Amino acid sequence: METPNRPDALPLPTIRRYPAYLRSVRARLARGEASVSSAALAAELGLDPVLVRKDLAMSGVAGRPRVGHSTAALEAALVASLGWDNVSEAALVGAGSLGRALLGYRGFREQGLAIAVAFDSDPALDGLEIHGVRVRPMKDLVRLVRRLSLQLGILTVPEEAAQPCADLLVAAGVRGLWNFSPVQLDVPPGVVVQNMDLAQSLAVLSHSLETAALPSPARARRL
Amino acid sequence: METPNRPDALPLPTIRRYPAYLRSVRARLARGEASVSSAALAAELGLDPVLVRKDLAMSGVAGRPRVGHSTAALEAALVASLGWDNVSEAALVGAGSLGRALLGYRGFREQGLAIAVAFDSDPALDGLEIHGVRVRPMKDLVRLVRRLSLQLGILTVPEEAAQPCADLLVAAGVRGLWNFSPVQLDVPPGVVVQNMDLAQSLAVLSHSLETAALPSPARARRL
DNA sequence: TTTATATTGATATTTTTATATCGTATGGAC
DNA sequence: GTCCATACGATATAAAAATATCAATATAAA
Repeated sequence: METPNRPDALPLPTIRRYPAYLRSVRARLARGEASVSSAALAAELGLDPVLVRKDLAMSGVAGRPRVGHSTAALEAALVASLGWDNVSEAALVGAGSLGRALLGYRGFREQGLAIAVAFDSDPALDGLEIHGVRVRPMKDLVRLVRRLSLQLGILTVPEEAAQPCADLLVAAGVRGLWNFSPVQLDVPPGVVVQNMDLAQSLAVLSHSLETAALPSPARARRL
Repeated sequence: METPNRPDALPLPTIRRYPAYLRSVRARLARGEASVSSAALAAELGLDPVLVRKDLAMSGVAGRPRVGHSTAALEAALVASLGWDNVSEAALVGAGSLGRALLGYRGFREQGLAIAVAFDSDPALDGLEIHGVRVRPMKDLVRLVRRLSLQLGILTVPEEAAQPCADLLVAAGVRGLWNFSPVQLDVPPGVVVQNMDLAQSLAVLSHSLETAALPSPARARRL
C-alpha cells in the first residue's frame, strides 16, 4: 500500500551523496577508467570507505574484489536512482537575478532538468528571452504549465510572493517545487517541496566559525 | 571543563532549523507579540513540537508554562547562537550571474553577513560597482582580503576555478568558505567549508518525485 | 481559593545514520 | 597451481537524532 513498487526510496543522506559520486564517476569515465574502488571515491570525497561501499551497494551495482565497481554501470545506476535519466521539464517563476542565474546554468542538463518556460510579474520582462527561455506573464502560468505538462516548479520570487506562486503552480499540476525562498510552503499532500535555503547553509557556516575557534577535534566532514 | 569554546557547538540539524525559528520570531516581534509557544512554532513550520522545544531549550532561553518563550529573548539568543550578532565581512569571488545575484541579496544584512569586495578574472569587470560592491582583479585578492581582515570567502566561480580560488582565499587568511561550486574543496584544518550544492538539493527533489506514488489516474496518457 | 488546562522540561524509547570488525572472493605474482 | 594482497559484502556496534511519555508549573477561570 504505502510503497510504490518501482524504485526504492533510498536514505536521504545517501541520495545527497549520489551527485558527488556521480561527478567523480563521470570524470573517471571521461578519463577512460573502467572501474573505481570505494576506497578511491572515499578518499577523493573525504568520506568513510564503508559508507561509500554501502551507498554504492544501494544503487544495485555489485563490485568485484581486486577491481572495484564498473564506472559505466555506476554511472547508469546512479543516474537512474536519482531519477536523472528522464529529463523533467520545469517552469521557473521569478526572473530576478537569482532566477536568471538559474536560467543560465548549464549543468542542469546533466542533472535531468530542463527549464521550459519562465514567468514574471514585471510587464517589462514579458516576451523576453533569457538564455533561450521565454518569459511569460503570470496570468498565463496555469494555462501554459498545464498545456506543457510541466512536472516541476522553481520558485525564485520574493518571499511574499512565494506561497501565492506555489499555489498557482500546484493548481497547474506540478508534482514538485524547488523553493529558493525562505518561507515554509504549504502544499497539498502528494506535492514534493525541496527547499534551497541560503539562510540554512549560512547558519551552519556562521555557527561553525563561531564555535570552531581552535582546531581541537577533527570535526566530522559533512558532504 | 568539557567545553573549551565559548559557545556550545549545537547539533547541526538544530542549527539548520534556527533560521526558520528566527524568521518566525522576528515576524511575531514585529506584530507586537511578546511570547510564542513551541506548539505554535511547530505548527507554523511543520515540525514536531517536542523537537522545537528541545531546539529552543538549547538556545538557553527558558519558557514559562501557560505562556511560552519571550520573543525578544528568543530573537537575541538565536542570533547569538548563529553568530549573526557580529557581522562577518566576506569577499565574493566570481562575479558571474550567480555572484551578482548574491551581491544583490538584501537579506544578508539580517544574517550577519556583509560582502565587502568582489573579485573576478574578467578584466572587463575590473573597477565595476555591482550593488554597491566594487569588483577587483584576481591579482589583488590576497593583498586586499588580508588588509581588510575578511573572515569569509564566497565562491561563485566555475568549477575548474574553485580550488585555486579557495587556495588564494585561504592564503589571504579567511577562516571560512561558502562554496557554491560542485567540487569538494581541499583546505587546511581550521578552515571551515560549507557547500551550497544545487545538485545535492536537486537530487533529493528528483528522487522524491521518482519514488513518490504517482496519482493513480491519468498518468498513462502519453502513448 | 480552588481547579482545570496549556505549556514547559526532563526522561525514555525508537529510528536513523555512521563506523568498526570480520569473513570471503578475485585476480595476479611466483 | 598455490599463495597473497586487495577490495567487496555482511554483520555488529556505536552515535546521533527524532519521537513518545509524563510529571511539574503557572495562569486563568470558576
